[in-house]
Amino acid sequence: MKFNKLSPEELETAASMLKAIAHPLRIAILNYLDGGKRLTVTEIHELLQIEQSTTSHHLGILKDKGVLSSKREGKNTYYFMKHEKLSNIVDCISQCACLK
Amino acid sequence: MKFNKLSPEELETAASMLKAIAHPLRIAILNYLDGGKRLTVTEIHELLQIEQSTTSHHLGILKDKGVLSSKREGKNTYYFMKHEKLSNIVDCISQCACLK
DNA sequence: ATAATATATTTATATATTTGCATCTGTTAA
DNA sequence: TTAACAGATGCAAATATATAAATATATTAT
Repeated sequence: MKFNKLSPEELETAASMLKAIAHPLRIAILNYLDGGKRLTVTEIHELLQIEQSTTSHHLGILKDKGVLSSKREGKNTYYFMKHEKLSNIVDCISQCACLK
Repeated sequence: MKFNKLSPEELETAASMLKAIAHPLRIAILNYLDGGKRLTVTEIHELLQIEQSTTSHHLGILKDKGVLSSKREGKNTYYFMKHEKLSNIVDCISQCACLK
């Protein structure tokens, strides 16, 4: 199945999902969440050594654009990939980036 | 092979390639160039019904970030995908966009 | 109820992107 | 050499994005 004829709306959706991913910190976040892993905001903020508010902001973007889902459990909120498929994009672009 | 530990430079490279792709018109362009197709600036500008300068600008971004290559032949300049692999990203994101 | 912890939101500033117009360069044909 | 065509580039205005500090909300423990 090919997707040569995306509607303008679908192009917008595709672009907005990709744009959500297309940021160094957000790619790093997705790398950590690869393989179905679940991490809290604090864990990610500590792993990446970035501000808590910045972390939350980036996670919010990824969730808003349909890349991540989240689930609150007590005081923590766990984030994880919404579609297994999307790891493809991260893997593919990571390979391309390494080849450079 | 996994890519969990991209260096900051590799993350930047990956992000900048993805950012290059992450635009509705540029995804539309990539859809037209899928499967190794080659198109001129004018052909793309007519297919998408956008300004010549806008077309050239977007093609320049895709080329600059390593997504497309170009080859001049007489008066025309043909653009085409630099890595077959990258169609994956477009296909994958297109599928995800359609699912919405 | 209050304090402590985890996360989200608001706000402001800085920076980057998009677009079209006008212009410039390179190539071919007359 | 000049005209016509194809493409690229410089510029400016509008819009979008990134970051961090401060603040707000939600949950749990005391």
